[in-house]
Amino acid sequence: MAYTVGQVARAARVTVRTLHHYDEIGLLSPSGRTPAGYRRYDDADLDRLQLIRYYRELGFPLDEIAVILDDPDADPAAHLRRQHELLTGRIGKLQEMVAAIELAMEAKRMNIRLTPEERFEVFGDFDPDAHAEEAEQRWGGTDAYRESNRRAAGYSKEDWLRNKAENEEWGRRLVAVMESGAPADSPEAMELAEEHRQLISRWFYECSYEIHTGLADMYVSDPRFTAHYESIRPGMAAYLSEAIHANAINRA
Amino acid sequence: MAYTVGQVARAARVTVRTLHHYDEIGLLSPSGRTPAGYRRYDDADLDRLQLIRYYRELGFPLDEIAVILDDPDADPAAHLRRQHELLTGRIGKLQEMVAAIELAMEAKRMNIRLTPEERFEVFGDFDPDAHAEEAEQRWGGTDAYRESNRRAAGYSKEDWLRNKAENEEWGRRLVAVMESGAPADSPEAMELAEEHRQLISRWFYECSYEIHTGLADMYVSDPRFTAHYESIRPGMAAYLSEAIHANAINRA
DNA sequence: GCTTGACCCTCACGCGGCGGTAGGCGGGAG
DNA sequence: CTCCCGCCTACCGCCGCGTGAGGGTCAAGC
Repeated sequence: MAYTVGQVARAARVTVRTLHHYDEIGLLSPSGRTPAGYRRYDDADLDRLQLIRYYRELGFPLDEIAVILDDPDADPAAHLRRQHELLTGRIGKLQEMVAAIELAMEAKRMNIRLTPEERFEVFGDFDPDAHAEEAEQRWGGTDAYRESNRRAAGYSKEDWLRNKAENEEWGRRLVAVMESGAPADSPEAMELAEEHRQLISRWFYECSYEIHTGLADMYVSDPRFTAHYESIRPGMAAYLSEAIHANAINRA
Repeated sequence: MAYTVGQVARAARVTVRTLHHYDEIGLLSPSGRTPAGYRRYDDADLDRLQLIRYYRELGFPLDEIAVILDDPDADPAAHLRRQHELLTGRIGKLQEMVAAIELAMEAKRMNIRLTPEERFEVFGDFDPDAHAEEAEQRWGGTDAYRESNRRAAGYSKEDWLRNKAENEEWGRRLVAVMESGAPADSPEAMELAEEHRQLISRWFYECSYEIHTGLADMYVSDPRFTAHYESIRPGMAAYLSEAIHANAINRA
């Protein structure tokens, strides 16, 4: 099977110019030409183009792709395996970024201040000892900061106060349920978990059950959030986390 | 809190040059300068940089980011929500690409030929009627193609014949189990599902239980693969699929 | 056979997003 | 006072194409 540039371009969702460019730099030269000088691509060329496209999508520069593809020790199956690994790796990174965004949203919601390093942690590993130095400043729940946060979230002062009041009311009720001795998967506890979810949804961002359970895990795994709930009442972080999980399972 | 370019650059994992560039084009100008002309970034600048970094990671050009960030109707919480959506969208796309790679690997393994369009389907929606025209050619299981496929996979002729023999032997055994009347979640069927998985792992690529169940779904949902198994024995696609699922649950 | 329109060719310039470096000033530790 | 690191501005360069300009080709329809 032979194809023209245009056909290949349409199939592979690239422009003709891109194919010309790949030909110019020798990355993908068509296997032949017609008498008139038209490029003729065959199935093997398409194989190669498919691999090129995937490596490009994964961010490889063209010259590196050329090296990778022309490595005689790598059969095509190896490339597919490799791309599979790279893709799953990228998915993992994006999921970390999602988690980081959710953390940032929750931090805003709870008035927890993050250090500069913490905010960019997701973009790469970094020097661990740069962390501790301004640790005491991290909890800077000063009024000024709360105030700037309020404005940043786009709320009026009254809105913000109402939100705060609703939150505290909810907190008191959760403490009451805890002290009544009801287990975390009791209907009462689950109901308050559900209210917690709706509070977030109403004031900040649409909080699906999936996101909600993600937050629940964060409350017990991340000391910044654990401390927030523990300061309301000891054991609250774990209790709430369990209640949220129970609620999510129950409603799904 | 005020920071120098270097501090900001290290925290955000960008180069100083990048910050200079953002300043030059007015995307992120530090809130002040020292008497000596040193750039001084504050927390609000970091907020903005964090958003910039995320939008960049998502592929937005700098001028668009400027527009998005300077939109007065969007509070920071809205940006976080938006980025959350964009990220989950990207994860979805990458997962489709992973599925496409797995499909390509299975197609190779089974000597199923894909049309040019099918190979690039994952890169975007496209004209659906371009599909049917060379449908009959798709199943071109000619010896020449099998041969090229064998070489492409990097196997010697003997290896390839052994692989083929093992496959056929496995197929006969699965037919026997089916005809014995054993259900798809019987130990015998699950054992053959497990062998199927190990066959793939030994000859082609490390096939986890997760990938394996993905393949199982493909066998019943994708007509190209369904036809392959149905041609061995009617009902085999669904039977194998169920056995694979049962096996995965059982071993997990 | 001739026209028409879609498609192909080869230059060649331009642009976005920085990387890199040159040449020089500032600042704090010893 | 000096040393060295970090900051400044200015400018050139690279990659991966986009976007013409200017011109040949091919298949269909008249």
